[in-house]
Amino acid sequence: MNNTIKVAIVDDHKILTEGLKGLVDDSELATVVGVAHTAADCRHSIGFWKPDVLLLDVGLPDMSGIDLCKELTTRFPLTKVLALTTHNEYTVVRKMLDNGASGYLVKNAMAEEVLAGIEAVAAGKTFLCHEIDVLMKKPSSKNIWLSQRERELLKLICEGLTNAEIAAQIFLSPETIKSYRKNLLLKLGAKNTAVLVKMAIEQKLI
Amino acid sequence: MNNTIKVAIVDDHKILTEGLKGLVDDSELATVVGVAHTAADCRHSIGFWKPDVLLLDVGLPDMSGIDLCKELTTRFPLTKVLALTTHNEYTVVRKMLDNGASGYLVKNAMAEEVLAGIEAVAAGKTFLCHEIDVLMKKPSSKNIWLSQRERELLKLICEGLTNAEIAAQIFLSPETIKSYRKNLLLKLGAKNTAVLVKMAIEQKLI
DNA sequence: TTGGTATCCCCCCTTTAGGGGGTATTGCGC
DNA sequence: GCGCAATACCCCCTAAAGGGGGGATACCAA
Repeated sequence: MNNTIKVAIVDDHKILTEGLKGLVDDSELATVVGVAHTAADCRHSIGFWKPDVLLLDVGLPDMSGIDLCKELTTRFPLTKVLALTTHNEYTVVRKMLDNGASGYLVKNAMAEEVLAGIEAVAAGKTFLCHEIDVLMKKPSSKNIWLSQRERELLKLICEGLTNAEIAAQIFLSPETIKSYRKNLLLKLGAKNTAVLVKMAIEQKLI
Repeated sequence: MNNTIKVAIVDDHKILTEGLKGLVDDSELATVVGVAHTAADCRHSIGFWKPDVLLLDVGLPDMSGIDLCKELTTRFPLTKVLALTTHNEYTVVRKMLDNGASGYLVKNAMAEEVLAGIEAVAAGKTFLCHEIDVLMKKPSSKNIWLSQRERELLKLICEGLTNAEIAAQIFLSPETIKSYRKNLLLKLGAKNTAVLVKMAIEQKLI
């Protein structure tokens, strides 16, 4: 039957891929045509698998799932990517969708949601599991969207560089760095650098 | 047969529990007598399950797996806890073992390691999967061990409180807070507060 | 054209943090 | 008894961050 959806799974959590594989194969809906535990494995094999749907973990060991997603959806536009993740950070979801993912599941989603997601993205729709859907509609998290430069500075601040050091590194005036820093505190509503770093890491803004 | 080991699983990742359950049940070694997705569920049911081995996720939604581990190993000393986690942070492993866990697995462990772990802890041994074993033997991470007070201060620093504010809150002299802060920077080898906060979060020192 | 946003730069000033010293008590283990 | 770690406290000084202003360019969209 050509009727079943071909699914490939990319996730470094081997137990989870076992579970997923069983879940998918036991359904009437789809069959698993391949499993990879690293981005490199996925790159090598996806051409042979030619899956309709790729279940892709965001937190791969060898490269960012976000970047891999972009690459794969460009190279294989017929394959729909359904992203999988443990955490539910607004910016991560946003980036995955911007990079061509068709859907998003958190790993503690129910089995039915996984199958529903596979079916939906295979049909060309976008699919967000309930938890992510709620997250994306929450206005509070939406406003945190930093420009390229701001993210760059935030990263350097998190690494503990002082204004002078940052200025030297990216060839800008220390006064400019000060301005950016003040702006970041304002934008994120952070009281000081400590909170700024905390927010940057916890909300994965860098 | 009384020969098979009774296993219970506590993890909020439903797909993973499915995978684990399949894995365990398919083996000759053990059978799954119960699955819970929250600490509350586990508390209610574990008395009925009476498992020999409890596969316990550290990152539960409703309470810390670390605290739950302590509680369960006290209440049910015959049940051996085999901890499961996504990340491999030295301090988390340390705390789990201190709180009575008999073994520790990372979630991307291979299936064989899971079964080996179950068998080992059921036999009263301690078991660390390869990755964790390596981690615990690495001398670099060992030295980071903070006192109660230091952790308390670190937490407040991460929340963005100034020395004066911290002093007011825990009724100490601002000068004392300064000393502790300097000491934390020294101990963790952090250049400034930004790095301190980053390390505290990434290494789950708080 | 006007408004918005991203980029970059400068002044003032105060508060906080960081680097360097130091002291003292308590309680634990050897 | 001695060493040692944890706790709590103090002074001096400099470096860095934070709070308040201000301004400039450029580009894009309404």
